[in-house]
Amino acid sequence: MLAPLPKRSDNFSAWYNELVVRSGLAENASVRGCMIIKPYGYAIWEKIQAVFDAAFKKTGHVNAYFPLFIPKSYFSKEASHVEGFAKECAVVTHYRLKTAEDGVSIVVDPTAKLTEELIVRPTSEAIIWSTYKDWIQSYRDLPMLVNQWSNVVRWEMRTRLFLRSTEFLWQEGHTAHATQSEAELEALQMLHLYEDVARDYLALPLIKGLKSQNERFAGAETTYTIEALMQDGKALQAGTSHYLGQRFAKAFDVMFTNRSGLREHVWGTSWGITTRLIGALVMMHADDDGLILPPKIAPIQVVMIPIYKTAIERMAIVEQLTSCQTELVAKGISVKIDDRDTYKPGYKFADYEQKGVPIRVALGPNDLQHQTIELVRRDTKAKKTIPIQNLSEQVEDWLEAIQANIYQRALTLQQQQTLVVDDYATFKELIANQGGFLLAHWDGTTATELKIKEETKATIRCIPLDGVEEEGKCIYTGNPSNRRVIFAQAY
RNA sequence: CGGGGCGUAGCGUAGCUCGGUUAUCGCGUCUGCUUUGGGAGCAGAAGGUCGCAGGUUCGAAUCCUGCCGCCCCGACCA
Repeated sequence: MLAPLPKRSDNFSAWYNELVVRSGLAENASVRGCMIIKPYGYAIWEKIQAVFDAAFKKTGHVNAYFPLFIPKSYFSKEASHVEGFAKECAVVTHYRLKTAEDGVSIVVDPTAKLTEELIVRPTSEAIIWSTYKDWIQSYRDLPMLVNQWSNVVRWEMRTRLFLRSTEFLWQEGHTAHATQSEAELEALQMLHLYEDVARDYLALPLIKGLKSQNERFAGAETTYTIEALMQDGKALQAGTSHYLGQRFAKAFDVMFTNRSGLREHVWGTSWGITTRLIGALVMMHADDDGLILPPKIAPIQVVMIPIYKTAIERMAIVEQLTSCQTELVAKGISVKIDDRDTYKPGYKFADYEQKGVPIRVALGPNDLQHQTIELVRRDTKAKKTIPIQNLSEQVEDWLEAIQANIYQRALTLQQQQTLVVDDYATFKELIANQGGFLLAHWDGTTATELKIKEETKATIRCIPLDGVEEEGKCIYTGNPSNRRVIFAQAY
């Protein structure tokens, strides 16, 4: 008998850590700060990749792959970019090992020192823009709409599975445009695309907004973000889109000849989502019994569990389930039959609940006799026994209902935890005791933002795009402000 | 890098203060039987360089020295 998970209300972070491991998403690697994404977790990532990749293709983007290593000299061309990442870069200094004098251990060969050190990419702007210099000559080469799916390394101090690890997987889009407005529109288009896909497939309600200057990506003119609010009241940045202006074009000398024959620097964007989204799925939807996956990205949408006493019963029941499976698969539904004889049904029920499979189907001797079948919804735990012939109709109906319900549930929670605050005492109290998105006036200065962060650990998550103009006074300084921003403690 | 803690079987641990037969217990694993509609029961078995190196001692998981690794708190961050 396995011990139950820690409860969210007792210890949210212990609940998260244990759930991620026990549901088979990932585990800590023996390499400090790195994670092993296990098959079930990776299957979710593949689904996420598939839906985003399709959306990128639809908007005209194409995939490519750039090197993991970036020569130090490339990296240092854009000053603020360097400053932003310098503290967390892994550096390759040598290219050979040799056997040590003891004849057993392996040491770095000091004679094999690289003449130019290589940075393991924390992001690829440097290598990509140095390439764009060669690819872009004329307005006919624009826009350049390239994406890559890759891994990056950022030497973090404190790590957590999916939320912050030394190495993580992501997608980074890098585009170049002939005009400023086209680049600005591209950054916004991708932000909207992120929100649409996250909402429609991952069932994540998100707030779109602008990052403050302080929270902006190093090297960007403007950083947009999609911010999610987790069940414990802390915010999670779920994706970003940057308008880069001509900063990288100037740093890497990327120019094109326009229709009038004049040479100009191009305008750029970059945008990304990461394996952190899997962490968001967990912290947004899961409950004390385990994961709850949105049907549209669940690797297994329906799990079927046979219940039997004898080998003869087992054969008949599995046969019936296999025919049900065939019927569902024909409708594009992913179905797993777990007919392992080494685990009992009760164990399997608990296990697939923990894994967040949207619908569980059970078939036993009684069902078989009456030609009925039992279904259980993961999100509501609702149980229903229906005639077998109605199975696919019921499953399709429920998959849709579950997708809608968990989005609605997450949205309601976000709305309940989004509060308008006008005085600093209340602000501090709310942040300390319940978290949430706090809509407050801010005087627009980095100094104020930093003071608030220091005193409350809350940061400006974003300046919401759909916010309204509204005269008010900064919650900290009392200075005039014309719109509310979102404060929260963040992951 | 500053402050605190911990290294004993795949995982979690007792023992260490006060040295003494074969290193404790639980989970997991394996075998057999009974079970199977909500995380099975019983019986048996396998599994250990007690983080590493040195020292003290008749004798070290336990005491001493050095080293290594990891975890927690702080600065950084998708």
